[in-house]
Amino acid sequence: MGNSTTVQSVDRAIAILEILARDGAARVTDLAAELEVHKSTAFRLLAALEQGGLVEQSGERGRYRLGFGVVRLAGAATAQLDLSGQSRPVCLRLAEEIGETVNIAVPRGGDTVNISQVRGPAAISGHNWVGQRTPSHATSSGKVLLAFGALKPAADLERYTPHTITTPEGLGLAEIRERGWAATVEELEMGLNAVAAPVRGADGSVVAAVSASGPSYRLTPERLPEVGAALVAGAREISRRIGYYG
Amino acid sequence: MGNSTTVQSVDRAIAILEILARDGAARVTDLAAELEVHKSTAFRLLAALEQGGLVEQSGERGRYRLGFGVVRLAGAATAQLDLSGQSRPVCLRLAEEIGETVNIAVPRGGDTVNISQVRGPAAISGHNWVGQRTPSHATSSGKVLLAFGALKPAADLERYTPHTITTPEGLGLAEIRERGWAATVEELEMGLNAVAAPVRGADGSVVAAVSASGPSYRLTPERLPEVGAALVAGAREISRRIGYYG
DNA sequence: CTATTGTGTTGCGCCATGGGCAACAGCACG
DNA sequence: CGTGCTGTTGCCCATGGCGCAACACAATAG
Repeated sequence: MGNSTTVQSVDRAIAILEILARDGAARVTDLAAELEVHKSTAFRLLAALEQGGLVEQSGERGRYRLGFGVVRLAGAATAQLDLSGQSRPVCLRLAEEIGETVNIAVPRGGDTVNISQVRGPAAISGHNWVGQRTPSHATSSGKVLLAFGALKPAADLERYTPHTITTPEGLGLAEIRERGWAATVEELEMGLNAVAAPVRGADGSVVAAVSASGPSYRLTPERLPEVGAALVAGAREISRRIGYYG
Repeated sequence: MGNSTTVQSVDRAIAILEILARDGAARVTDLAAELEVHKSTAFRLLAALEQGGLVEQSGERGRYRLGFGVVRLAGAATAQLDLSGQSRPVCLRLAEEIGETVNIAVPRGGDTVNISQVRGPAAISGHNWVGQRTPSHATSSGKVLLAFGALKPAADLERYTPHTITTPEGLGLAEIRERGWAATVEELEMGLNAVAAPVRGADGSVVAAVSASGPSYRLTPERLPEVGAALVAGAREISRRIGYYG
């Protein structure tokens, strides 16, 4: 390992992807020559990339091109940027209006993952949730995603606090659907409350949740309906921005 | 190295990309835990991916997401599939009609790269050009791309045969533009002749060439105009298929 | 404000895996 | 058919990937 913090074989694999993007297709020996490595090294790097779906053989033996895996990755990258970007102005306004931290969360496997956050103006603020997976049954965003069919409940609902709801029936998913928003009251962490509302994609399905979270002494149970209503309005606007016109 | 022909560190790098595609963003320690590697290993893999543009830091320290590089790679992958796929039926017909091998070539750097090929029906046929870079001044496709502004001539035009044209003036680019097709007569290889016509993209610029090549005893200078006309018609149809309506 | 804790980053040295060699398989061409 | 080129595989060694440990940075609690 030289001065720079990198991994040579990964660098080489990326160089292969770039060559294929430039040239459309290439053979093992072409790539070996351009990378100045032995052909068996080039072959093995290609095999790894092929197994990962990032390259594929283009019909003829030994001729490789970029694979569908890169298209899939790009799809994920752009979808994320789209939702994150389009929701940003709405979240900024909601954080100001509600006075608490506002997050966007999406379903990922059985969990709920926060993809963006705007901190509220208060000095005492929740910690950073971006990129973190949270248990769906114990978060307001997760409950929304469960109630509106974007997620299925796990078989085993783990307890985090004495208030955590650990039975599917106790989650009240039908009531959430009827009401249009969900809340958690010290179910994930003691002293933490949250409210969330559903964001819909172009086809009308719920694809994300917008939530507000804060300390329970500020985000009291009495405030939940008013915050819920603000989030429902915000969620409607975000839905419109990403293509839902229902 | 175990039974399978792969590279562990590249596999891990790809796994990181998949996790980021799934989750939107992740921290070093999250990735290290999921991959079951040390955090310094995860950090180095991320550093390599970041240097290659495939991941980027999502604003907050230590939080990574997929980078624009994957979008760029996907763009290259889909553009190639599009042109290659859309031109396929036309090339099949041309190969039958002309009786020679038909190629599609695109500009790449200063060279001309063949991206697809349909062999002619003859027993004696040219070799496989797909994925190979060819010198633009010595190939019919390259001359077309030069004449119609998709490529700039290299400073030094290398000689391959006694017939190779080694001066820019000798290429006759103005005549090619006027005529609508280009030809080479034993300029790349002794015994090899070729004809090419320009393919236009949606914006009207020449983005590729469609060519027919064969042995000089079959693809004689007398045949060149007739073959040129067939290729011009074929190129027009391919252009339409990929969005050019001029 | 300080102390603590958790996470990101860097340097070092060990050893496992990446890489080159060589052989073999596959393919195209004369 | 033989030849030459390219793709693929097995082996072994040395180098580059990895984990450890220390340090830097940031957030949080008291």
